[in-house]
Amino acid sequence: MTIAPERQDVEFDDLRGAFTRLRELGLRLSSARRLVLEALFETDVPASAEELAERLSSGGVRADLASVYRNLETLERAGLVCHVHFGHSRGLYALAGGREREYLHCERCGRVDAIEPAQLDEVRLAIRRRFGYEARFTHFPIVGLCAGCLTTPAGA
Amino acid sequence: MTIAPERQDVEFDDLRGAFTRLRELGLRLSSARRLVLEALFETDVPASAEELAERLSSGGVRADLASVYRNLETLERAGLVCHVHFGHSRGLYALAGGREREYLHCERCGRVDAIEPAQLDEVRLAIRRRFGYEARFTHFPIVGLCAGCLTTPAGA
DNA sequence: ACGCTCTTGCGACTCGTCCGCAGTTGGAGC
DNA sequence: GCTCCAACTGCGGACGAGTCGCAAGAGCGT
Repeated sequence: MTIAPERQDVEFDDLRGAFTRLRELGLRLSSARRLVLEALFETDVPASAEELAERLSSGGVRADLASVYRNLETLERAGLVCHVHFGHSRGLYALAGGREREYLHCERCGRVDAIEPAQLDEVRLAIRRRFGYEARFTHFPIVGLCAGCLTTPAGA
Repeated sequence: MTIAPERQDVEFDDLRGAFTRLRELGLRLSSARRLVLEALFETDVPASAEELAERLSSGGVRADLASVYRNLETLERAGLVCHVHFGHSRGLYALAGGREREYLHCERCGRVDAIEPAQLDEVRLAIRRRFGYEARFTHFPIVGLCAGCLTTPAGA
């Protein structure tokens, strides 16, 4: 299976830039869409579709979960949003573009570290040289044991 | 969310070793269980629970999908089996122990490379030094673009 | 061969996500 | 500022992967 094959890389730094990008693609700025984007600009922590739907509802806009999913998919195709999977849990959504991060995930304690992509270039290079792959850890994080868990006895 | 926190590392090189391991844990060697293990020993390619169930059924053993899942979970806890996720598709199961592999996955063309863990030690070390994580790419592979896709124009 | 306990089949269920449809709305063009 | 149509929405229902509860079945130690 291939993933998000038509995702586009886009630069944008604020809400207005994102709106402009939508216009360029002939997409509309519905209030639900705008609120999803605003919600994502307001947080640093990736959010689930359900959380976003709730945030809209509590903001007075009726927000159907299916529509939120549709909007997130549209925004992702437009290169404004991306999603990440931590373990077996549901997908979480965050801004793309300059706000994009890559992730490390501890599969023992659940800790997540969000990394600026440049910080991972050394790792990326090592993978590239040896295997020819250009790795990205935005969609699926690097999984393993964090420093804390490595020094904690296994049974704890 | 944490994943498989109680998985155990075990060495075994053949069916008999696996059976012994089961006994040690007070688990029974039902025919379904044996056939799942045999099926996994026969292939190098990770298989889905459904494929395994079909393989059992076509071998004359009635195999309920729920039981196959239960067996795979049991075998995984016993350290004999592990599963891996490629993109958004269902989990695929393979042998653990000495047969365990780590994976690279191209999210454009779907290519999968199975790697002997030692081959990834350089990458693992780079991650360890910089971020303190001991990474494992058995459960979630390294995701990116393979060499072929890197040299192919994006629209293709 | 007995019997305890692990295991199985079955059916129903959860959870995350997506689809089809009919009604609504954004915004380009006048 | 009105019109109009495509883009969007809510709703209900579907979907696939995986899990659970229960009653019946089958390993295996004795």
